[in-house]
Amino acid sequence: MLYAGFMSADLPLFPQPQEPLDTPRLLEVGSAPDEPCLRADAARNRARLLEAAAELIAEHGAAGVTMEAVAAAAGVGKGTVFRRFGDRTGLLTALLDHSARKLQADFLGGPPPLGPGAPPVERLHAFGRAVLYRTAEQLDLHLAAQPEPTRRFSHPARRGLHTHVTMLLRQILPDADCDLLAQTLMAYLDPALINHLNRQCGMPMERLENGWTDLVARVTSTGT
Amino acid sequence: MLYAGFMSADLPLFPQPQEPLDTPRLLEVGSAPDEPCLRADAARNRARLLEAAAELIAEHGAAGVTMEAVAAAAGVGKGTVFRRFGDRTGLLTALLDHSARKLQADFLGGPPPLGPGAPPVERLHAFGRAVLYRTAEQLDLHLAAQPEPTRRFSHPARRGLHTHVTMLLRQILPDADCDLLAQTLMAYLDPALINHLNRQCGMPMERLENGWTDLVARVTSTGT
DNA sequence: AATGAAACTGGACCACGGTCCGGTTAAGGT
DNA sequence: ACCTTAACCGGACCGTGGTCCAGTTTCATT
Repeated sequence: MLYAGFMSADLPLFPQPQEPLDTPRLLEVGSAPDEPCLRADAARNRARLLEAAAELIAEHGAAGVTMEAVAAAAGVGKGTVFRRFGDRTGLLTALLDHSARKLQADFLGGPPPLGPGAPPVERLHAFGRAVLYRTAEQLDLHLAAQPEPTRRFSHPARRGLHTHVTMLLRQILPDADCDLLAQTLMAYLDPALINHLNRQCGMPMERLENGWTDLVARVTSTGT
Repeated sequence: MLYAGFMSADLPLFPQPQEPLDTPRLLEVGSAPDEPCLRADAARNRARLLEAAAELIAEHGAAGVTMEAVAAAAGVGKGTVFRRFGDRTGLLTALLDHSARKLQADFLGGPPPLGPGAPPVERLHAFGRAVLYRTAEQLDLHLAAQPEPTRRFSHPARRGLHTHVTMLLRQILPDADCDLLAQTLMAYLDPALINHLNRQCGMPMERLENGWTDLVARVTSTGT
């Protein structure tokens, strides 16, 4: 089972005076498996919920699982689920949080070529490959976790990736609008696009990988 | 008011033996304002619905309009709305159909540089500008009309644009994987991205336009 | 004009995401 | 051990998108 176990990435921010759980601070390196001092019962329920969700998803697919079912399977009330995870995408995102953090740790402090040490272009290539395959592995979940259009780009995890790509680009193309170029590169790694190309159109992953390589080459080629 | 008046782009495809309305054949040039011989009452209701929807959207914003409200405002039952337009995004898409067809006509048969006659790179530049501004004009509607991730790229209108970009690219880069490159270019024009950059991040449209120009230049630069 | 069948209609109905709030419980101070 | 309080809990409740189907309307045929 592929579930997160514990760790953060919930986002309540409700009409209450609270601030009990961390908003996903994806960008900070301190990889402490935080768990922002949730009350004991709350933490226990959180774990139960994630476990139940993972189980149900493995059984019925990410799309065919209702929040109520998760609550029931975890033996808690529906309200508890929403209090903890905010909404459906919050729960799904929490399930992905583990691998998200791992990826982030890898390209932030891991060994080259993904981590620091390799030349920026190499890191960019490695980054795309990594995201591509990681996403493909958990495609259903990624698709189901995709929030509505208005929030898609505000999502902290996505912002984290985007920031990283931007910084790499800046080292390669100091004079370009790296923010926009990074958006373009990130767009190529959109789960929905991967799904369309790989599953709906039947393109093999190797072709997508080559596509990324080619794209990076074109984008980073200085116009000389 | 910005409504479509009549014309096609509905998609029922239900458990019935029917095939009464056209699936949006966006790619055919014959710009006949078809209306695929709907029954008289059906056609009337369709027009009423579109009009009512446009009105309500102008009043409450695209996001704050329920299907039931549209039905009520048009003086028909809820079932009728869904039979005609399939689902919420179907209705919203139908509202955009008019300008979608106009755009398509422009780049398919209009005057250069958008239409045929100009060199492919020029057409590509013009295409991006056109889509960019057209999308920005009706951003709310475009956002609300965006279907769930699984269908985003299967959507006929999007496929039409993608095909066109692919063909232009092929004229410029006969040896590249133009299909994938076209996806990348199209991704830059995603309404959700435009919304994020322009509205949420406050980038002026000129910057996005320059971004497009730059992107096209980089992507189409032969590596010599 | 009458008729039959296909197409359409409307609103009751359902499922699911999300909210609310009275009651409960854990945690820290005394 | 007890008290206070803020956080948490559960499940009743609501609105909305989408489905269903018995009844009605249109239109082609005769």
